[in-house]
Amino acid sequence: MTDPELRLTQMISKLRTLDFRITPQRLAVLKILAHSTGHPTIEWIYEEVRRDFPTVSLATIYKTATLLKGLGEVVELETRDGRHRFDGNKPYPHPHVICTQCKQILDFEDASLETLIREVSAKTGYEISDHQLDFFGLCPQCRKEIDPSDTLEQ
Amino acid sequence: MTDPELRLTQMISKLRTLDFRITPQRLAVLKILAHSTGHPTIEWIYEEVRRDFPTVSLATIYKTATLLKGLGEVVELETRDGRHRFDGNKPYPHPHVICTQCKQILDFEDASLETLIREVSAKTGYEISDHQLDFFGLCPQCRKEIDPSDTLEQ
DNA sequence: CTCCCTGCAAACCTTTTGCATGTGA
DNA sequence: TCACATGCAAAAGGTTTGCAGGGAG
Repeated sequence: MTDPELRLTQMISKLRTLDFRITPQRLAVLKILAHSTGHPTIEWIYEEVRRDFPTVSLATIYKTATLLKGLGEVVELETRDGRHRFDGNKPYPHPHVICTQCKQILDFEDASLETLIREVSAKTGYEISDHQLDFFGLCPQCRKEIDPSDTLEQ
Repeated sequence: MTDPELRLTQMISKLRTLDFRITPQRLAVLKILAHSTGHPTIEWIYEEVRRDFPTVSLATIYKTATLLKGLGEVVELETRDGRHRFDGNKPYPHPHVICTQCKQILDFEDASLETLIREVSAKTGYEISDHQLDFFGLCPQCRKEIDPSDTLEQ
């Protein structure tokens, strides 16, 4: 996990540099995205921001998230649950392990991906700029709940 | 590419075995999915089927695709273009290389993924049942169009 | 002859857009 | 001050659902 305060500072600097305004609503969204490792949805961010700004609109959350995504300060993931999720703490592509039951999302480190990207590029002639690697399955918790005899071996 | 006729036979058998009816509309969808390597969208399948069955509805295409997906005879991919795409010719997860410009989708073979899945499983305790690996970038064609001086090197 | 499937339309849900009002720098 | 951001509401766009009528087995 990147230091959330550092990420927040980086995001604010980026906005300032490009002459975007730091409004209270934006700041609230930035804070949430910089701190969260849980890959929040728009709806979740909205609910959080509403605690401090009861009149904030979903549109503002969408616009802010889209802005940050465009600036590369946030990455968007597609998790097959019909809604977009964001990661502002590690704003670069990285593998996820997603529980199909409880929707928990884990980050996963893997060094071999860089090699693979070069291989893809060489074989296809594509200029690869982004990627997405997600694993789907049951987390240990949900495995137990579905089949109590599951020993979690293998 | 798997033999399309073989895939079609396999799909039909699966439906028959489970007592699902083989209607003309379903057969048309099956044929398209068994033959296509282009990862068609629902809309595209719909247009194709409409050639032979002008009154077919989008709902039927959706229902058939959902059915086949549930039976594991088709895989659904998420390609960030806001619509679902299907692969009935290779109905198991495999990497894709996707052009962000023209939306062309290439299949990509990679043997190292099995190893990685076992590693993920061992490290996280998850029981991995599915995965998704997609690379995004510009295809050689679109690179040229955007920057004619692009030599396509590396 | 029976259910299952189809087709139509309406409902759904998330995301996007237009525009008048408000506000950070 | 004033260009840009907000918030509301409406629109958009893909997908799902309910149901009456039709057709596969």
